[in-house]
Amino acid sequence: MCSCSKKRRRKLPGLIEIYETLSKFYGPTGWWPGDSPFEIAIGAILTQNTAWTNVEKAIENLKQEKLLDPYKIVQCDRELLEKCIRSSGYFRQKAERLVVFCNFLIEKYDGKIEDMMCKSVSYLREELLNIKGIGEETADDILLYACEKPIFVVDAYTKRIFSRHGLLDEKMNYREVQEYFHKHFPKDVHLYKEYHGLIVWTGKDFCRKKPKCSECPLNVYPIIKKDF
DNA sequence: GTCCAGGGCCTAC
DNA sequence: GTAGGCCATGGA
Repeated sequence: MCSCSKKRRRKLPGLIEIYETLSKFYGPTGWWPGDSPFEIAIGAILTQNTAWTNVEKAIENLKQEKLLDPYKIVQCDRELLEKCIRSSGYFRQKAERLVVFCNFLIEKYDGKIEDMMCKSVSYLREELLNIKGIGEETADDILLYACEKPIFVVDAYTKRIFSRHGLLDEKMNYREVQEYFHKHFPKDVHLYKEYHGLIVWTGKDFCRKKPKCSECPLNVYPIIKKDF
């Protein structure tokens, strides 16, 4: 037996312990930023594969043009919509996705996200996933942050951070990761919102090019992208 | 100039 | 079912 195997293995932190560590480090995140459920849903589509700072500008432009309304978005000139959201990247695709989502909202819920809230989470998830341009993460962003449904949002940072800390297998798919959180963490809308916010903040600070690893609250390992 | 960011769709195999 | 290409801007 080699000598290293005699060493006592360090106990891995669980989901609750990691949440508490991050929460203590950052305090309340208040995630997701947005003045209304509709703005949150629009942000969820615009932030697909894009840095949030680029999305903020796009949302501000939509506000300036008074387009933050489903009826206005489907009626407005497509070029104006694309111009507003240009900073968020993939602006042609995203303009189409915004229009498709708004049409869904108008046809099914009279343009009001608040009217979605009375439906079950499984029903809503199925509906959202049937909309072209809305995948699992975007659907769950909308369900958790706009519809206040207790469903955990899994993103690239979640997989990266938790697999690096030995809690998840990198090969796990979206639903498997989500089930893990549902099973091992209290099912609570506020806690789910905060946990995802904490993961986003941790990801931004410690998963990018110049991570401040020595300051990372999850100091079990530095979370450096190139390690993956 | 190069890399990367909180995805999702489509096609080929 | 899954790997790879594509969509695009802006900051580091």
